[in-house]
Amino acid sequence: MGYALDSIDTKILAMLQNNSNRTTKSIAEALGMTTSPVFERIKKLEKEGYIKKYVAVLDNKKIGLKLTVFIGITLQGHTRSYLEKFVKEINNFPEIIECHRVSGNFDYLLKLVVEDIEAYETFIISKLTLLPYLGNVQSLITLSTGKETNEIDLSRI
Amino acid sequence: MGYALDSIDTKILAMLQNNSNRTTKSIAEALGMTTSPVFERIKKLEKEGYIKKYVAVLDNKKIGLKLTVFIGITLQGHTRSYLEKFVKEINNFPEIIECHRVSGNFDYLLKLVVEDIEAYETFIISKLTLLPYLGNVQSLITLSTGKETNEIDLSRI
DNA sequence: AATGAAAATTTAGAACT
DNA sequence: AGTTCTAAATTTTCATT
Repeated sequence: MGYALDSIDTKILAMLQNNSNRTTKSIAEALGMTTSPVFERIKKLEKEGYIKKYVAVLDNKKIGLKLTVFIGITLQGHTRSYLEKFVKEINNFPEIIECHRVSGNFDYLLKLVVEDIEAYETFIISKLTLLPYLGNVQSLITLSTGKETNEIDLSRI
Repeated sequence: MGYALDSIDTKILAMLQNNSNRTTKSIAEALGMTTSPVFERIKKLEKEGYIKKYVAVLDNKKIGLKLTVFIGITLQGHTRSYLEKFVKEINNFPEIIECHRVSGNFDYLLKLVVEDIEAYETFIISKLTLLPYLGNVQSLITLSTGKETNEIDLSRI
């Protein structure tokens, strides 16, 4: 990998993962360091790809996208070219925010975010079911969400 | 709601969702505005809760967490107090990054991120299966991920 | 609500230990 | 790797329109 994380790097990642607008100065103070080395470490973590990007997390419900649905899918064909095509098609649907190839009772697990149950129905009918080789499709409609984060507990690494 | 988004707000959200380190100045230029009103709009979007937080997105694999697993769970009891207790327990497990109550073939869908298949096995045996009233547990192990984002296509709102 | 300018703060980098 | 110091850039506030 060319670069191993030490405990300072890990602490910096933990802080930025929780609040990326925190200033380098504030992070440095929390670590008992000056800003320059902290700044350089952050740049290194970005350059090496430990930090992929910085994003604003929006409140989907406030924006009008009130429904999250997970969809388990099995395909009838499993040729490599078809799987690739399937993933490509799925990527073009703006409703889909995650697409995982999985082992278990499905081939793929999708996560999508839409306005409401009607928009979900429209997606299924006018987009998803038009894909060829589709086998079983099983939807899990989110009723409520107890936890939903991207933040990894770094104390365990 | 007290505050309706106009097209400028939506564009600002779209930009910050993609890169929250983009400067107010750069956003203002893209919109043909000066920094002040853009700055004030961003503060308003934060205050009103449209923007929940700003985070660094890490590369889980590089950090050593190479496995993502989805777990569908049914419970044997469904009293309100038990459901609440279940969610509370689940929230204490650092491996779990998402916990959704769903309708369909499961009661809950969990998403967890762990080091490897061994850590997953350990989680199941020494944490998950110790919870009472657990019914069916079905794991979907991620083989590869075609798409995984938090970014919502705002052109449709 | 937006403009333009000033003040406060942060970033980014050079020189040095 | 870290510290200190400094210049440049950005953020933030505010008087004005």
